[in-house]
Amino acid sequence: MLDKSYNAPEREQDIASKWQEKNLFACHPESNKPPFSIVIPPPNVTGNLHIGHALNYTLQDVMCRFKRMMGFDVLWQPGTDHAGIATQMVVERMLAKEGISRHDLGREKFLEKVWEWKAKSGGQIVHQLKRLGSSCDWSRERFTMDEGLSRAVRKIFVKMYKDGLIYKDKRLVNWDPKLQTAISDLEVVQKETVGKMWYFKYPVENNPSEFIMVGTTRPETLFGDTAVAVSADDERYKHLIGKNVLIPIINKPIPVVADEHADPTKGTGAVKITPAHDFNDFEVGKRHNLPLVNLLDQYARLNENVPEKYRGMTPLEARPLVLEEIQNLGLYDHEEPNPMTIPHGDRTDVVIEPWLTDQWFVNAKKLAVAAMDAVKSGETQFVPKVWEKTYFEWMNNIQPWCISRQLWWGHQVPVWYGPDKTVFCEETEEEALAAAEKHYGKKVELVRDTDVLDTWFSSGLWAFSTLGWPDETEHLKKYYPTSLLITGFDIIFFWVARMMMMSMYAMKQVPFRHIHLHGLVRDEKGQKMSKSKGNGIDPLLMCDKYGADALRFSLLIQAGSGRDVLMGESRVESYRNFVTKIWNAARFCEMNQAVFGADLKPEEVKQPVNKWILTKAGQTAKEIEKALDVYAFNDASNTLYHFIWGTFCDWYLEAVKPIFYGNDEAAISETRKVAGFVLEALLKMAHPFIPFVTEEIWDKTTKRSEMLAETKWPDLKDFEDEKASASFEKIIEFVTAVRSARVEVNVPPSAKISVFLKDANDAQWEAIRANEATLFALAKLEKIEVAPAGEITGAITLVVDGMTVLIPLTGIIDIPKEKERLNKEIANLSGFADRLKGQLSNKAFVDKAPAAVIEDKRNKLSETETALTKLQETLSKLG
RNA sequence: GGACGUGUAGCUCAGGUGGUUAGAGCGUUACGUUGACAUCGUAAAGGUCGCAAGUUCGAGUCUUGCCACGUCCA
Repeated sequence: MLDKSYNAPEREQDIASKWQEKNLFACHPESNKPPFSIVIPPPNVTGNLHIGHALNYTLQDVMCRFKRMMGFDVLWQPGTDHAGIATQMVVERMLAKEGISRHDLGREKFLEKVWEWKAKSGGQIVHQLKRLGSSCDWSRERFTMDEGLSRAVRKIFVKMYKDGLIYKDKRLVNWDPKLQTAISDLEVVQKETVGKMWYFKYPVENNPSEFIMVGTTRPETLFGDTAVAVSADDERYKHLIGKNVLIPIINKPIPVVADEHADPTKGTGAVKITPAHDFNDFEVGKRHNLPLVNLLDQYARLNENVPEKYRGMTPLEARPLVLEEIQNLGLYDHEEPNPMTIPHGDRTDVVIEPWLTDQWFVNAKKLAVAAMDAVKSGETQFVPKVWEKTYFEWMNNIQPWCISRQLWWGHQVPVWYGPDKTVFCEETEEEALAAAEKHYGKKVELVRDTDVLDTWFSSGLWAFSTLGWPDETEHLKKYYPTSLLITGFDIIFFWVARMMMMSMYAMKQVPFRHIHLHGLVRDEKGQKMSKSKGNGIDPLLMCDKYGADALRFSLLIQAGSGRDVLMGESRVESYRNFVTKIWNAARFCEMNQAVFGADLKPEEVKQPVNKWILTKAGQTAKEIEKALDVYAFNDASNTLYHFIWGTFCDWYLEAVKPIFYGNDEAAISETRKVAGFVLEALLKMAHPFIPFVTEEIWDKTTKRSEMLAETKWPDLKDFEDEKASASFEKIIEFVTAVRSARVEVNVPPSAKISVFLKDANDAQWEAIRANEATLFALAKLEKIEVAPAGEITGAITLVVDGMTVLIPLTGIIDIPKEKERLNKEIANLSGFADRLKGQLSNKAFVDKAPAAVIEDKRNKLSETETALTKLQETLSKLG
């Protein structure tokens, strides 16, 4: 027997462990079921479950549970990623508390500490995922630093290097001076601020009376200038092109060059060129073969290439002093406020410096070709499709991908250098030594490159490295390419695009067939959640308070077509009520001895209400299937919600009460069977969305060998009876009309009333008699009879399905009020009728509109006119 | 500056291929409930579908322009 109430947070842990014990979510590569596979977007090993994860994993869980019920062999591949920078920062912070830096320990000892940390406190998120009910194949959990996945990284790196797709280059990179590592373009956040533009003069060499005025936002970089650029057809400067100007303070001569980068309409039309400290200037420098003067050290402090007094200062410290010196030289002109963007590290939030170093790059432009083709040909489809544009846009403008990081935690670049710096790129040290021996003709000592790879490099291989690649495993054969990837659009460049490139390169195949991108979770007001605003919602707290089912459903019902999801505690609370509603519905069924696990036959079903609910249930199942086919989680959830609350609880259970409380034994026994049968179908349909409460009810209602999670999705097509269903819909219409009228004329809710029908046909009478008990109970009636001949005084009149329904309320009815009600109704209907008449008398409409539309309008008109006549007749009798 | 998206009830959102008097949830209001459920029921009120033109017999739906907001990229 089900308890009086359901305590979700308390029960959910138990249910989850039962699934675990039965190992229900393991994949079965040996089975002949068709595969359905999803790899989880691996969360950071340092991470904690936030509401965005909760959305992402819930969507995946719905698909996995649904597909399992649809008869697929499902693999939901879980795991975490090693998050190079984040993890290193966590461990460094921990060590800092003991006053130790990683340099005190050295690389090897430091890495031991990281692994220790990982064993002790890493991967919390995996436990939190289970709390949500995620049905991953936990036995296959992977970590990007696992030996197998690391081998995949080395193999790809070597292959790409040998194919010329990975190369080392001295270029400007985004340098994070706090972490002292390069980062990729995508890890840089541009922040808008209003800075200043300073204008000062560069005197022309050998002609101190003439000068060029330039504007700059970074005056302190003038020590690194190697040219001043002007537009080729700028009359102001044309004669100076090819001549030299002198850098203020250091009086170093630099050439004036003509370059399109100088825009004659902006500022003075002349710009200083500092190729080692600005990405645009770097390009200008390349075009004119300018020298590169690096002014910064790895801490982003000014180095030996600036005058002594400035050395060791940060650019911001040096700036006012440089300006002052320029002013003293009489070369300073003026300043202007200047809106600009300043690059910051997404992890560290410090200002990022363009800095000239040796780094490893991937030639992304080449890889992008196949990655784009795969989407163009439809081998991989974005859902919703709009994201394709974003994907193509980025792919078309893709830059070399800087993959090296000056960190210790991560996959160390598989490159060794010989004594003369010859590069040996091999998967293992042994192979590198062998290659070196062959190269030099003798054994030599090699030094390994100290850099590690961008975490996204290994994440890019995730779709196949987790399946065992480079080995040809049975999992790889069965589950690759994966069926679906579900992720947020915010990592489309970081991850999705790179997985596409890596897979097309390594596997010559797409990593996934469909990619569904969902929105962001925001707060109730639609604002982005952030720590500083304090408007975040902790999913685990919600689970503890309202249950994971409630949290899941409140996310799902909003998860439509890439739309953002708004979250507030009150939403979770209201879907907790939904969960409770289901619980109570099940209790009601149980109390009325609903039969569970019965083998119901369509021919056993005689009662109209039972035929109706079975038809509805079947339609609901199909609608949910259709919605999930296109990842319309909101539509699927909405359909389910309305079926359960609106259809099953509000109408069906109320309609069968009089049957249960009556004495028609055949009807009672049939209804017990149907109620149990439909409840079970309902539990199955709801299970992918709210797995806990459904499993609990399933478990408590009967002892069965099968858990709900392993049952089949309901197929009710044999029970569908459109005609019987439509007939019962009329009964619902009847009830609604009477209820509405009762409230309008203030009949007390408990008062039972009689109803007389005029001009009901045989079929209508038959339906009414067959559902009399239901009508009596739901509309609070005591009898329904043929209207007696002659007048009925003091009755209100309704028109339902073409029948005139008279409710005599002598003494109760307020005549003026009833007249008002009738007039309102008549005004409504005649307005509608006029509209229809207008359309039908319009020749253009009748000539051009499709016949079906015209026919439909004619029918509507005739129905409306019938109702009008009846109401008017009543009105006139009221005097 | 470029690209994409959004604008429908107080709030959050549905409204394939144009065809009834535009829907739901929450909220609001009124009434109700000792036999599944106050974690409830019944009913009601509430919208000139951002603005303006156009196409069409017919526009929330298609086209163009404008306005407002959002996101990404520079």
